[in-house]
Amino acid sequence: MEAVKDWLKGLVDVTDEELKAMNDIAETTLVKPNEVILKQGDVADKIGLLIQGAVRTYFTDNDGTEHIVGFAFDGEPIAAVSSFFNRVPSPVACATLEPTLFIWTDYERYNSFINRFPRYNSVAVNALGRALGEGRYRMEYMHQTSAKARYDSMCTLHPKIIERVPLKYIASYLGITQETLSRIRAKK
Amino acid sequence: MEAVKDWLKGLVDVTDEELKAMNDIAETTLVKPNEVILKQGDVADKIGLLIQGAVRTYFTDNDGTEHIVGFAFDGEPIAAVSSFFNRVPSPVACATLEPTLFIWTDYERYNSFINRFPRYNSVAVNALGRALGEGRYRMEYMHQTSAKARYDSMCTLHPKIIERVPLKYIASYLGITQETLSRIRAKK
DNA sequence: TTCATTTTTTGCCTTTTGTCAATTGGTTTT
DNA sequence: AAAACCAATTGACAAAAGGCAAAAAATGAA
Repeated sequence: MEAVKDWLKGLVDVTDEELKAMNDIAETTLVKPNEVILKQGDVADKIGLLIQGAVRTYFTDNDGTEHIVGFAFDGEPIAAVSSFFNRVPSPVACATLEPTLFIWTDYERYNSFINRFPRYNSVAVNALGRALGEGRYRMEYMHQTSAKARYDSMCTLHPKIIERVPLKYIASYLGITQETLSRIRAKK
Repeated sequence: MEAVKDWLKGLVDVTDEELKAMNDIAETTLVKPNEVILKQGDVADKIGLLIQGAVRTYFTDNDGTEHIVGFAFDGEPIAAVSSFFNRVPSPVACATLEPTLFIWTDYERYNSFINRFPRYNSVAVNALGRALGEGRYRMEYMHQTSAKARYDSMCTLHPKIIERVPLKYIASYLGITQETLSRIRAKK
């Protein structure tokens, strides 16, 4: 629950009553590495916070190739937001990279909470806004034409990725091959 | 106002009272082509709907190069959402491509409306979710490795772009040079 | 219409990245 | 310790995309 309080800090002042209500709807789960926690095409029914660990988000194209869309680490919110809030099939899948601890709730309980404390809607708006902002940054370095420039941007913007994610996923995330990434690294 | 009602269709049933309130806070403006309507680094104070016309969203990097992030056309919502909702400087700028008619309101009036009709918060959540979903699609074809594949995806997913946007902007949007795009086109 | 300006196309050559195959390095299992 | 496995690197060559300059086409203004 501490993780949740931390995450809400600055967004909203949480009352004791609200905290208790959150406690009532929340569950924690420890997931093994390399487990799929959301399948592509399913409607996401859970929303939560990654307390500790790492997750990759990806989709599989017509050729069966996986494309990494992003990563999430300790303390970050985790949800296929567009799927969860709009009840549509998720275009992406999520899987753990490490043993990962989540605190989460499901759509029904989330809504019961929101109905009881409607002001938390603005928290959702805020979180979504932030997620969108991050998407922009992603875009920003996908647009840096050379693979090297993209790699460098990633290193400065998201240093955690290099430390904790296997190279093959990073390469996919940057839209280049493993070999190219390896060669970029070699020149350092 | 018709455009607004259309856009809200399916998201929420608008009562007469709500419609009147929207009318009270909304303004329409016709903007000339190639006018900047939001500067990069400014906090977006307006949110609205593009009734007719076309807009490009872009950012300028350290080298002074402009990178197109997206386009918006008739009937689409227009806002630097993360900036508007979270009151932070916008990482992107917006400019018209054609003479463009907007219906819009500002942050203050938007909030007065939300306070009066809190259930519209969920409309915002929905719209943000949708925007995020669209970002995913963008991602999806940015990940298609070859420039040709990216161009083809764009043609199917957003045919409007080819019809109405000058080639140089499309090239930037796809992350390739104008020449490469021209050559891709030639092979048809 | 004609001239001027902007946008798009084309040619030539260079650089970057991809592909495929082989190798190295490290980890785990037996 | 050896075998098996996975991740990361390296080499050689092919393909894709970029850069620059010039030509052609389209657009707009006088």
